[in-house]
Amino acid sequence: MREDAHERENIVALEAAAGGAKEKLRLWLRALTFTNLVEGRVRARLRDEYGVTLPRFDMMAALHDAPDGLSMGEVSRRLMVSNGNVTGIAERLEREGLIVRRPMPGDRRSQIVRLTEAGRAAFEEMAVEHEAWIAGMLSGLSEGEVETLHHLLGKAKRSVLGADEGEESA
Amino acid sequence: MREDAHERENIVALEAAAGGAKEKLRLWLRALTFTNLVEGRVRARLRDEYGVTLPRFDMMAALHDAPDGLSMGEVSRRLMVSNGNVTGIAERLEREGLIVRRPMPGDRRSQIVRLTEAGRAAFEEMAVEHEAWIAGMLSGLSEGEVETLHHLLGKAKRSVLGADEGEESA
DNA sequence: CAGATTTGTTTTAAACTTAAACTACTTTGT
DNA sequence: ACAAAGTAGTTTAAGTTTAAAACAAATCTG
Repeated sequence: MREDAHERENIVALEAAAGGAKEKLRLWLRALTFTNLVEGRVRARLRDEYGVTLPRFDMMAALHDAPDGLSMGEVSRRLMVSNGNVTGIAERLEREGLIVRRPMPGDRRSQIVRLTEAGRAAFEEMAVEHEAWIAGMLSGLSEGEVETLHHLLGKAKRSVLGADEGEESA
Repeated sequence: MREDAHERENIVALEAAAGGAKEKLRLWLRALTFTNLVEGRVRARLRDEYGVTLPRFDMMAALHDAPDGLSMGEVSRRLMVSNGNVTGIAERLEREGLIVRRPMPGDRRSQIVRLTEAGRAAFEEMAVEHEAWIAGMLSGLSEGEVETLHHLLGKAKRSVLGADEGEESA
């Protein structure tokens, strides 16, 4: 009977965990479709109008937010991509004169990456356009809908991050 | 004065178009963060537990929905990736015995891609887990929140698709 | 202070991705 | 029938991406 109780608990737990699983899966697939759609359009316009790839734009955006520069690792964390990836993108951006890498004083393992003046100017020009593209694509949403989506996606993000912790002990 | 009227119209149009542009940009960045987060976790688990990459899983999912098989082009459209990309993924899946490609009767340019029995079994096993991962990650959302997000993302997607058309005449 | 561990970055190998060029086939318009 | 245009798929070149391994420098520990 101890066994039975356990089994019943497990079934209940499974069903609770599965609550709306199908709907959550559909939500996920739709979110993926949406971001792929927007990302594809942004990528195409960056290429066509500025001859820039999206990863380079993203890295420049991260650096623009940090006028004093960032370490390679910090760029990697902000863009949520691997370290090695950042190395490659930084090399190409440096080759094009848009960023510079210089040794970090006090830690010879580390490098500080910064936008050059040319990089800053190029980014700021693109950023204005980029914001307009996004606003144009989302023009079918009211300000309230934008706010609701922003809020719920924040909650969803926290749910994903929180789900990891519950995992550890499992 | 004709000039003045035009200029005023343009300013109004610009401001209207820019309505909430910053908020829309923030929304977009948050959506991107969210999907990258989930995608990274799904990718890692598919790799660790099944030794499968996400693109391969996605292609198998598309084929599982179509028991009679799909043309390469139809797979490309459903996954929203390029033709050449599908060629590469299909080659690797075929090498692993998970799919087969056979000539389309009646059109010798075309090929029909189908899951093998092994591919179907492998996918179905993964699909159950996959759904549970997603549901687990989104367990912090109520059913109502899931419904609202699903609805608003649908609207956002239609907004992006619709924005193209308004563009044509510009 | 020497050895072990950790941290920051690069390198490597394999896969994925796209756009563009190309091949082969089919459809269309004369 | 036949040339032109279109469609299906592959190939190619360049770049992006990841995970894993290699490395170097800094930090910790006994």
